[in-house]
Amino acid sequence: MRVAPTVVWYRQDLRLQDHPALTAAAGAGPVVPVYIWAPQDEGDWAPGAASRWWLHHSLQALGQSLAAAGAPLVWRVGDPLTELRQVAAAVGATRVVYTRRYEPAAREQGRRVASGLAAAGLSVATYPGSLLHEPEAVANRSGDPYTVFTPFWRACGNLPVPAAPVAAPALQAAATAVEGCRLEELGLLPRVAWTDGLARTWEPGEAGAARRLARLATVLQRYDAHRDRPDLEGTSRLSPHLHFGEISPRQVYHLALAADATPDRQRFLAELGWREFAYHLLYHYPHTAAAPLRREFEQFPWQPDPEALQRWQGGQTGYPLLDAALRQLWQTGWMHNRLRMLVASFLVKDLLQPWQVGARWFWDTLVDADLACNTLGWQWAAGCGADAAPYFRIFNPLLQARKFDPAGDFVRAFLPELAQLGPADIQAPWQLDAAVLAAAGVTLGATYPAPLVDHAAARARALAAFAALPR
DNA sequence: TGAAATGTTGGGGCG
DNA sequence: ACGCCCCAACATTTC
Repeated sequence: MRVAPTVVWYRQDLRLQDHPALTAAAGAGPVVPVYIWAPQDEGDWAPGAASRWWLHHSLQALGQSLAAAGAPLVWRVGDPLTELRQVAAAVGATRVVYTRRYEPAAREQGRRVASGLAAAGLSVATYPGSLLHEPEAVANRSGDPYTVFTPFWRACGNLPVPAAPVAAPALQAAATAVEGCRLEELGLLPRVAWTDGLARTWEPGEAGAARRLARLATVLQRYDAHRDRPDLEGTSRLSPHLHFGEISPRQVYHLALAADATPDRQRFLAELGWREFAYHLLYHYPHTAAAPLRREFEQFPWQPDPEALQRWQGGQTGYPLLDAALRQLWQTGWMHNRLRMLVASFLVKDLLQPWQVGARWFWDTLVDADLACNTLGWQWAAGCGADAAPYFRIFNPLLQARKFDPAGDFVRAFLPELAQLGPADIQAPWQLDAAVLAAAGVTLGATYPAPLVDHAAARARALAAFAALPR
């Protein structure tokens, strides 16, 4: 007797290796992998333009891998419950499996789909795979979620070590093929071709993720020294691959564990910990994607200023390191994490713009846009989140620039209009003599802007605004 | 995963 | 030789 196939509903787990749901399905018989484009289910957080570009190429890669493995991927657009029921009926499947997601809208989607499938007489099983630890698995002594990173990560260390990753399973196709659509019909690619910079920088898909992962041992050797240096390739750059599930955190974790037990390794593992912490927080405090965790910040006297926001978005603040960072984001869909902290601090504190508008800009422009990580990052920068930077921690863009881009190489790479300035000059063109500027072909206010705000004055203004908050 | 203001210390120039 | 001052370097506190 022929075994009925299992439908594998792909979501943010676009891989074959270390995929518990796929492995379980393949162990039981034929599999029918399905991806359904359903932005209407993402609440206010449908994937932004850069994420959609990535998703298109990642789905293309996944489709090729699954086809080569013998179980072609079916792409569809619509309501996941409707599509899954239809696919299951068409292939004679009685079972649907998928990897859990943890964002509020995704959990709601999962609940709705699972109960709808069950009501239709299908069996449903969900699997982990996108986190090292399930958000419910970590709680403090009184059973509450953690709101401070260090004890959270220590508690994770007391849990069983995440299991070693498993290889891609052998796949068997269903006897009956089922209709899908063409990838292009998902409409993920922009109409205007602006994605060249993304394509030059990234290789979406599981193979590209594996190539990045292969660099990890090298990165770890100098992680402590280079991780904060945007002018060096000091970080793993795995974030978009992790976001789309092209690799699992278990794979990264176990590969890092295979390296020497150094402070560098511990520091890198803690970065995985911050990702876990972000999911833990969004899971337990689902309102925080839109509203501050610390409610007193709802009264904060932001001063919305569309023009200032636009200059920040366009990388025209007049602070070279910030502008280089914002243009790196626009051109490559990614920004170094230290620079994310700096531009966020500047937008929220120097410019007094609400953190939500910065979070939204990142959401649209980052290829690694991840609701949990983005929310944590912005609330941290604004001082209104869990374990956040205290309100008085205001980065000085010039000091940070001298410290972390000492030769100005990063600025030079993204601000061609300042490229002729030397290491001592390039971070602060507003301080230079006219002759030095002229020699480098720079005209402040014309070829490059004067500072949008004076940092010292802006800092004082921010401190005053925060001090006036009722606490 | 800050920066600035303020305080302390100690070497060295100088009368 | 000694006290005085300056100030860099470092530490502490304050925002």
